[in-house]
Amino acid sequence: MTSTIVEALQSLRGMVDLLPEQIGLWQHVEAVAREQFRRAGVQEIRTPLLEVTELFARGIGEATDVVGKEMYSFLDRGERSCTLRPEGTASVVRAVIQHGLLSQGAQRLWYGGPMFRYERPQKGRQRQFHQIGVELLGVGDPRSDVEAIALAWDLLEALGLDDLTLELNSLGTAEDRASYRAELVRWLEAHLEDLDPDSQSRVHTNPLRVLDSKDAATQALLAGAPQLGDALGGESHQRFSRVRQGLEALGIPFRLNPRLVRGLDYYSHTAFEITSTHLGAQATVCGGGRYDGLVQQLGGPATPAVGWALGLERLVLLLAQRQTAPATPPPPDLYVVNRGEAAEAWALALTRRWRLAGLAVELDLSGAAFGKQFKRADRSGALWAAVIGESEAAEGVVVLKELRGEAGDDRRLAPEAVASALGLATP
RNA sequence: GCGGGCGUCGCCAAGUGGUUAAGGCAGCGGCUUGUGGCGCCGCUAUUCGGGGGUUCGAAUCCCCUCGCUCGCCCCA
Repeated sequence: MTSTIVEALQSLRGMVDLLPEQIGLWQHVEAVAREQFRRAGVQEIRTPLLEVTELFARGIGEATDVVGKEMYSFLDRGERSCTLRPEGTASVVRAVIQHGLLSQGAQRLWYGGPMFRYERPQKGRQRQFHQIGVELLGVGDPRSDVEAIALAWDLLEALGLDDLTLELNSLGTAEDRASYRAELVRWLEAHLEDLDPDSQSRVHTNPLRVLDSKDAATQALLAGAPQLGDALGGESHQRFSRVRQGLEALGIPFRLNPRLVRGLDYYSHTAFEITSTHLGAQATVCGGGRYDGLVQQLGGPATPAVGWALGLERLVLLLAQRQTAPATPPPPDLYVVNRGEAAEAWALALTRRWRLAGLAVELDLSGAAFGKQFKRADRSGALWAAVIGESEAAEGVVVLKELRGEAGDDRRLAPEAVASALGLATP
């Protein structure tokens, strides 16, 4: 035993441990998602956590906050600029291009895992966080927008979340957006003095965001501003209405939000967010949309695509609030109480044998008095205890004891008979 | 990056300048070296996130720092 004279180390800020008691909920979410994707013919892809910085700069956009000030970037030993992925789409698209997957037709992919963004942590926002995302590449039909949204909606519903809101908007084509942006900037510049300071600073950095201002006076003023919807070309308009019709046909409720703007540059046409009112400031559980230009922008063939990503921390937060999932790990089938030199050695061997036979077995390694071991056996939640003491070891038998209910009759059994005895007793 | 709140044992928590830092839960040990779920007894913070300062004296006051948290921003 050494006394603790050194200071204990802590995890980095915004980096969170997931402890055994919470992991059940995560595994539940993952299992439900996997099943949904299996049914939908969406296949898993795993890409590296680390990518060349340029991938994100080019894919997400130099000017975005994510790229501009939130990335974990560093030079590796070969002086290459590397970045811990802040999102999944760019990596998936890179992998798809790199391996020529699109030459084999449309790709239906999902991914999951940690993402990294250097932000100030708060509720529902960490520096390492986890996403599950879907990317449908190679299909431009508005039905694919609808299918992608349905996939997200149904997954959340399968998890028991029914009071979420789907917000929908169309950003049009890149050209639609560029001309609207120019028009909006002109208008904002003309009204610059009347805007709140926050919005003023955004006029040139992120003008579309001004539309989302929380300042009441700015909002009132904005009533007279040009609308993104009016700037959409005829084709974009038609596309958007087909997406809306598709959602209506599926009975998926949505709310049009003309101010919904995605923060990553690659989005076009359909943009959506699924939000909750129970998450505080970070209300978005799932966000996504169409990104028809990205594949080409990253050096691949012109390819239409839609996708979304879902924030697992926020999702788990919601599930925990509703106590939807129990999440406690299952108890062992059998708890092995053992004491005495020969008995302890034999108990270890038997434990291994029973595990190979398919039982979940917990072996008491304390060497403590039988009374203590029985207390632990009870607390383990096991239905049965196998008792192995000196006399059992000598005779080559174990005592099988029922832990639940009244003191049942203990049975002395050969070790080989234990698995089937439990099998019979456990329906 | 900017604001507000908070930080006493693994968890919950009393204590707000006076010297042994309550209590509960959990854990460990004993009553009981071989039979449990109960009970009883005992142990578990030389120390109050960390560092510095003020003071005869600090968990309690001041400064710095780290972390958590809520909001802004941003996003999932």
